[in-house]
Amino acid sequence: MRYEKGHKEATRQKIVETAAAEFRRNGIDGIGVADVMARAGLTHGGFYSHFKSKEDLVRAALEEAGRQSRSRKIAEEGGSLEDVIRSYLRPEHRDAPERGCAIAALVAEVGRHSLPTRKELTAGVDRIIGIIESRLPGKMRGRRKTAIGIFATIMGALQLARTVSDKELSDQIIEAGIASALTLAKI
Amino acid sequence: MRYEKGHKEATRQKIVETAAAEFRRNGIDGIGVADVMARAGLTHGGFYSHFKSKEDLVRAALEEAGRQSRSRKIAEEGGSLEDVIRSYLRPEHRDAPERGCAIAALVAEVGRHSLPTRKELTAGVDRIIGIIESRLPGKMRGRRKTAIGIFATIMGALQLARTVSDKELSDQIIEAGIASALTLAKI
DNA sequence: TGTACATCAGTGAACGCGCGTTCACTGATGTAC
DNA sequence: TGTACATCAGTGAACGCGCGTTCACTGATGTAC
Repeated sequence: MRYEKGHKEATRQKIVETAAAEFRRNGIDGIGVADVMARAGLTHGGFYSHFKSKEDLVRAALEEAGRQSRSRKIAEEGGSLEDVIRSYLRPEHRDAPERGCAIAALVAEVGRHSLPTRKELTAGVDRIIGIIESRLPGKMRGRRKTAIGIFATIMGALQLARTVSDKELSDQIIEAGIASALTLAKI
Repeated sequence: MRYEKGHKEATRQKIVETAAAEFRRNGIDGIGVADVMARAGLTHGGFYSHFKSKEDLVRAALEEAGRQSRSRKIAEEGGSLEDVIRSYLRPEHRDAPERGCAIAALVAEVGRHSLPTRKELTAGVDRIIGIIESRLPGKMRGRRKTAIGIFATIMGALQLARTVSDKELSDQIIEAGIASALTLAKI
């Protein structure tokens, strides 16, 4: 079957979006190329006409997750820093990693990947630090440093809240993360 | 060869210590049972006379990492909260995950493991929160909440500092993590 | 307008490899007689 | 005291399986004549 113009590009996009979700849900090592393709409604054989390797897909998926970033969306819509913090530490974000922050889901694992992959994640870190910094009071001293601290706090809290086996503790971590981030932001 | 009393227990301990280091360095999925055994100076065949499964070893390794915990050591020696924070965010801790905090290295991955494994990690989280809380000023309001926020901050910062591709940014993250944790502790 | 062929996104079998796990075996030493 | 046997921590071959990757093929459609 010969396909209409743009079909291949659309298929590639479907694969990237599927991978972005599956990697965040299962970890990069936790989902195979064949499974990603199947979940995108394809067979695995065609994979290498779209990507050089699984690692190539990982980079594209990280880029895609950055594009989807809810923090970015809130920032574009002129949301405040408190909006960003509270949205990041919503219970729904904790419970749906596949649609959430790729940095929180994959930092540790990406740390063991190649430099280009780590660069892709670093771009996301830079971006969110920038978003936070730009929403901190203009006269505050050490705004960038504070922005980094706030991101470390909410990202660390999200990860802990996800893994801890006790629901009550998990909720406490989310609340503590919000309170600490707001304290750092002097809100 | 028939071995002296306690030999098997000593071998088991060697395997657990090796695994605790290798899991933190490579991730749980990143190192196999055979490799752990080889690094402990053994062959893989004997593994299952010590452990029921790889997952069983993971739990023992998390327990061992908790026992090794430097934060715990500092606390036992009567160190202050500032000592704990500065020790946690030393550059040497960033650069040697195999001897460092198992929570920072493995939270996300353990989040996808069985409940007993997540419970083992949760015990470590509880312990370090307790250590931080007990070192916060007695009259402070919301000490536990603050303790949780401080741990989320330093753990998040450590992870980011490890993965980011830019050395300068990595150092900034470490400094920002220390500054933010100290701010939350009101030091 | 009708036919033969080129195109190319997607298919599915096959590859070598490493994984977690099992199992029959080894061989040095303690013990029974 | 000397010999035959039991013990058991550790060995290494083998298992089935899923992985990332390769490749010959399919078949619907656009194009050349």
